[in-house]
Amino acid sequence: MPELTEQQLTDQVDLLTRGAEALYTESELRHRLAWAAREGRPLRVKLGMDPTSPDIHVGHVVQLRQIRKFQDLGHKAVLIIGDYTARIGDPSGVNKTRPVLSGEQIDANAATYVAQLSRVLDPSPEKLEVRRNSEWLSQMSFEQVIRLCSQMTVARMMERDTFELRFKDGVPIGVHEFLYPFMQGYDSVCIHADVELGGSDQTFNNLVGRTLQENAGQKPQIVMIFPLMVGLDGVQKMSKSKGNYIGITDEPNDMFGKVMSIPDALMGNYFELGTELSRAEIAALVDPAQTHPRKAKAELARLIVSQYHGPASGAAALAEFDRVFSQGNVPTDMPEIPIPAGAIPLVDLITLGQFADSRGEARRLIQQNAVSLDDVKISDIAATVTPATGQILRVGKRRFGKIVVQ
RNA sequence: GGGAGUGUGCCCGAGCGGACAAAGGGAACAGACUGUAAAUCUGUCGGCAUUAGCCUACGGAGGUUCGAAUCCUCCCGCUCCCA
Repeated sequence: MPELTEQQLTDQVDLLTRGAEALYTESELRHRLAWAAREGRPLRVKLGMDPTSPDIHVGHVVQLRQIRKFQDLGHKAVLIIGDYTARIGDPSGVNKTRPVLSGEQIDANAATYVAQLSRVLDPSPEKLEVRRNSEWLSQMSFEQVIRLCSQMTVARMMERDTFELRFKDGVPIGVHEFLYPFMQGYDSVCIHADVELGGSDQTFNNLVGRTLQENAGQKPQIVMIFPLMVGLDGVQKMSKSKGNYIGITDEPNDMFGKVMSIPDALMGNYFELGTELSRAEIAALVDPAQTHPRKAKAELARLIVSQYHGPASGAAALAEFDRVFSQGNVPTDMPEIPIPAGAIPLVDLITLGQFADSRGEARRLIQQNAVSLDDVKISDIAATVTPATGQILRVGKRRFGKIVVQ
């Protein structure tokens, strides 16, 4: 890497920090970039992932996209699978002690991570390093842990509002949860992170990394904080545990439908964080005077689907959506329901198709006028039908199944 | 170690001997209305049963009672105060 001119440095800083909510600190980033270029040494950009559930959602992508920019400038992403950290459970979430994952599970999850991340990041070995924090954390002696803990005070810990709030509300806080920021920060020390990106809920943890690195005689990592994406419900942050997310491996039609179901007020946020459109383009789209909201949202959905599945899939999902929901046609693809030949009570047909967990629920659905077979509504809970292969069972607005007689 | 509380359905939370499958809210599902929006309105929301009804369930195990989520005993978990 050749030395950078002042202008190039400014451009890079600008590019890399676009969309960041906070930056600690800009001048450090500038100097670190210049130093990397001078020494011909790529920066190490840290990215931590919780291995307990393997879905990466579009909220993560806000940061991933920035990391990709680092990669494209010649730097290296370091993915840390927090297999050891996962034993504690993130204090920012609900208070639950998580199960210890087996080595195989972690391997499997790690593999899917890399596969999923490849949709955004450059997965080539010189650009992406994958580590587990059990590598170093499981080797630590108790004495080392004590020394680590001595670098922070209880008052400092209690600054985290997740702790403060829980304490005030009488929600239990395990002492071990205080170790969480240490583990995360110590990861930065062990991998010699130059930069760490995180969501705004990770600010504290990321800054602890700076403290620990400094105490260990390293240059503290530059911390870039990105806004969190709001979940589909329009209220809570997008997260795996809340189930209000769009996974980057979701099927195109699912993904499209999920985007369409968000409240209008959320479109701006999604355009900004979920797409690469410019501010001006977004402004035109979210202004109801210029663009009909429904059209704007469809465009948003198309863009998001295209990002992960390609433009053709984006267009196809749009067309399918119109077909099924605007025109009321049946979808092109739907799950098959294998059934035995002969007459069958309708309630059993519904449970076979897994549209209801119990026969009682199936009965209720029928009573609520939600069930139809080949477009014919059936509202008699005692109905018995003799379906043929190819007939279509529909439950509610969006659940369809094609009958296959065995 | 001493004391005071508390544990309810997916979540929050009321109930404190019968009228309790358990108020209310949230989530979810269905219907209406729509732009499959959101908001709103209506309904459903443990299981089996066509109804009657039966079974399972209020931290766990026993007990008192015709009858217990509600009272008693022990155990377990959690919170707070004092040490």
